[in-house]
Amino acid sequence: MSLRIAPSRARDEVPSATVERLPVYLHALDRLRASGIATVSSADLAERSGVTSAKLRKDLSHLGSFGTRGVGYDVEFLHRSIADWLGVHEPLGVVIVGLGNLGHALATYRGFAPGGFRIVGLVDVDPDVVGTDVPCGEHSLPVRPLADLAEVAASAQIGVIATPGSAAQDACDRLVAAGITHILSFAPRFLAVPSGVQVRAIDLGVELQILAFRQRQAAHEPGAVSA
Amino acid sequence: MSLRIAPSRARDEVPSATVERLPVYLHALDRLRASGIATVSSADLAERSGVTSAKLRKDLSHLGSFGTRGVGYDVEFLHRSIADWLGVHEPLGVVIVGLGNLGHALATYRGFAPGGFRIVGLVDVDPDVVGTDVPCGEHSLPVRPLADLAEVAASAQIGVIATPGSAAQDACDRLVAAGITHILSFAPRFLAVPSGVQVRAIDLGVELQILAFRQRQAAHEPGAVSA
DNA sequence: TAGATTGTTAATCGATTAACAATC
DNA sequence: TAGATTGTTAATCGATTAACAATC
Repeated sequence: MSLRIAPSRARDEVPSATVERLPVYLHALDRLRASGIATVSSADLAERSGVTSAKLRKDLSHLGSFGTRGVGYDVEFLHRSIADWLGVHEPLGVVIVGLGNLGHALATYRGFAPGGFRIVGLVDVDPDVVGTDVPCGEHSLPVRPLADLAEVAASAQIGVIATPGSAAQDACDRLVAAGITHILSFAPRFLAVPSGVQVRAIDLGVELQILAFRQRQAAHEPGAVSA
Repeated sequence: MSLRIAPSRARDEVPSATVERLPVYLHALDRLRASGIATVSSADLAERSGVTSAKLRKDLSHLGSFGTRGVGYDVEFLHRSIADWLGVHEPLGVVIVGLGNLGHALATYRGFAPGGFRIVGLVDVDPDVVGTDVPCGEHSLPVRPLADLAEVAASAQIGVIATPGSAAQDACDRLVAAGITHILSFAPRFLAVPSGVQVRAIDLGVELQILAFRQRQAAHEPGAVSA
């Protein structure tokens, strides 16, 4: 088991639902590794990831074959295999637009470096914020004015929008103009972008509303469990 | 058109994929209403929501029939219909655990009130933070110590975890012990909960990693578009 | 060998899409 | 009536699940 070669498979063939779960498995493997656990079964890893073991095995089967029947998965090997497949090896540059509370939370978010990211720029419109230094993991970066966005974005591959909703579309347009094609948005608003640009939007209000619906539904159901 | 009655349908029958998109439509309708636009077609509303018109019409068809053939949807009526169906009328109480940057961002998030929420409590472990007042929309709330969580949670139906990952499971356990059954978690870690409790987890690192994969994939593709 | 667990198969389930009849 | 747009149908597509043969 000392010399194992991970079978490669075209990334295009892997279902997107599987791709979206791989980072979750990777994270769970991170923690197993930190605990010094060397081997894990699909049932155990699945439970730690919040999925069923069948789904986990099916997901992994799209990338290749990483386990040993009757034994399970070597934590180190599986971790490296998924990390390699995702391409975590060389970090992508991230620029954050908007440094209010949310932007600060994102900038100081631990766990970006292990995920294959490097924050390379911080931008805001507020003159009171521009110029201040924000700690980003090990290093620290100055907040630069919005006018410098194009310059800052030159060394970034991913843009993060953490502005108020009213400023989000403008921030988005500027990122796109600067050549950024992949954007993570926390603005409570749908962003219009040209084709070829991908936006992944997380709306806190929407997330809460989905949860709230389920809460109300559960509360009105006959077999509702009360504390 | 002055007296229209929305046909009701059992909430259980509606696909979960549809339920997750309804808040997005509601939000788009909010903005249309604010713009003074009275009527909208499925094609227009779909574009403003980032979906196809076929999907939008199919989604709405699960709730009932709200439009007029040849004309479109009455913005006011459709908004009210969806809001009623989701049950936005009487607000749910929200308690936020952890008031670092992320917790503050959530507490000051505008757009909770229109979504049918009322923040009823803020809790943190840090003695420096406990006792300070945090503005939540129109009112303002004091941060209370973790020991008071059970008391604070008594008037809440939803819990939000915005603590560091290391404290998340403990926060979760305490919320569950206090009778909270629906939790929104921003901790980078899978939370174990008893059955009957629902956790909706948003992991910033995971979201970024999914986006990063797509960026790397697009960059390596032959027909990649470069700015 | 006996027990355990993977990787894969085949069936089921749910979501999306395109097309169009109904109807304003 | 002619043009526009909904609500619904049926076909397609993708994801999940259960079961088990392969194999350590």
